[in-house]
Amino acid sequence: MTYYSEHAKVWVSVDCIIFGFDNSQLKVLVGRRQMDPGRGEWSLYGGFVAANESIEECASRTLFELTGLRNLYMRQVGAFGQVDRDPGERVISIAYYALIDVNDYDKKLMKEHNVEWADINALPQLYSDHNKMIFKALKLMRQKLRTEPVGFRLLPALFTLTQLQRLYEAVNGEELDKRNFRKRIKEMDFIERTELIDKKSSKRGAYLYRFNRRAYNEDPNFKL
Amino acid sequence: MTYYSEHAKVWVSVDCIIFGFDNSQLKVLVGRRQMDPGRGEWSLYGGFVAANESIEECASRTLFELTGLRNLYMRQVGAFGQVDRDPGERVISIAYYALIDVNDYDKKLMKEHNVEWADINALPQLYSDHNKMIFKALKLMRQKLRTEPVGFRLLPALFTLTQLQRLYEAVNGEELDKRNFRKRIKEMDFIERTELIDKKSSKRGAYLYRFNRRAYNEDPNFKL
DNA sequence: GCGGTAAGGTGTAAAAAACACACCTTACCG
DNA sequence: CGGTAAGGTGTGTTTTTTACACCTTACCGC
Repeated sequence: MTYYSEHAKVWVSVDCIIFGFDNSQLKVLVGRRQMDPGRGEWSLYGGFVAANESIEECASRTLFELTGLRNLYMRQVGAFGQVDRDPGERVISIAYYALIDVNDYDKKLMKEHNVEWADINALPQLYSDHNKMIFKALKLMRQKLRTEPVGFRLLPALFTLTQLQRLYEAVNGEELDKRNFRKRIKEMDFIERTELIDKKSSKRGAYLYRFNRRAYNEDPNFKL
Repeated sequence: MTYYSEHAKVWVSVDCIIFGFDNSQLKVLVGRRQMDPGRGEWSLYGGFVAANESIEECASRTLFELTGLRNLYMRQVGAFGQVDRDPGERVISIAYYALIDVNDYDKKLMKEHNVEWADINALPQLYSDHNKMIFKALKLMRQKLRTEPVGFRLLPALFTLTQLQRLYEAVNGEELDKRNFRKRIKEMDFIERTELIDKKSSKRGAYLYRFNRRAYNEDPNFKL
């Protein structure tokens, strides 16, 4: 054996902050913990890193288990490593956030895993340091949404400009001017207007837009 | 035993990206690895997380071991967890970056630990995924220096405006206009001119400036 | 069938921020 | 005492950001 063996090993887990957008509000998926310690407390969904998987793989796997979805947009938030953060044993946890379209998420699966959408502005107190994780994830996600076109991952493939504006308002916690917002959208050719009209949210109907990834890659300048 | 025991434990280490600024260039502290596997390869300085210490404590301790300095400015870069990232065993590593004033760092200690300053633009190939860690650290550090007054941690307590400008140029990899730069400095009252003159870098001599943390806290608007 | 209503859609002017740019000063050195 | 190398200073232009109001459309209920 080499010098490794002089050192302690610890459990490493992954916790997922899953953001969704519904009813003009930014949401996070939380559930009641089904095991001890902390059974019954509100908690993020997570899992342990196995010996033969990378932490990214563990995060993807955990997200798939929970949502049935693959290839979600996912980014690391960071490692949380206070000695006593987990009331049971010493566990270091790596947090990841993911963006999903709430419509992609099967309500049956939600029930099965006993999770629900919590408004980001009215979070309950969560198990361990999970509130801290969410705050850090939110900070990073905000920054990402300002500089990269990933907010679309929170919306259906076809969306109205009002939906997009409400999304950015919810994420940044401030109202935006409609005309200025739309002016900026017009400058980004990769946000394409389709000929389709959405009639759900208004009597008049609103054009549906679509994010064109190929066009974005050719001229990737996004700023909102 | 609880449900923890069904899962694998792994080694967790910390790797430190220590930034310094010297001779108008941004540097990183690297050394030759003194143990197997990878003995002799260029590497970041790191250490294993002990059972009774948090990952932050581990990072502080490791930084202190190497530099003899405490209370360095330090931020987490993230967790690196590919299964085969370490050629010996499965080790998950948390990277931290730190900012130090190169003058604070005792040359004797540097020799003892067999480390040296490498120019950020001419890094050798490093052990494992250490190059990736440095790139990510640099990205985060750049962002931090733009929005928070932490660049001073790379300079002596008293510095000239030219030094400060060279620092920002090195970090962002582009030249700045002297007059525009100084205009912005003047708007930040917490960057105070002292009556002291530095004569080392020019015949004429330049005023020495100082960062006033208290003044900053009263009116914290920094932008460079 | 028509007035009310609720969301969709559109342009311009003022203010602020960012950028480009050139010359004089100082003190050491040879 | 002229050369040199770094220090120091303001103004005008361009770009970006912000503020702001009215008409349209189609459904609904009377």
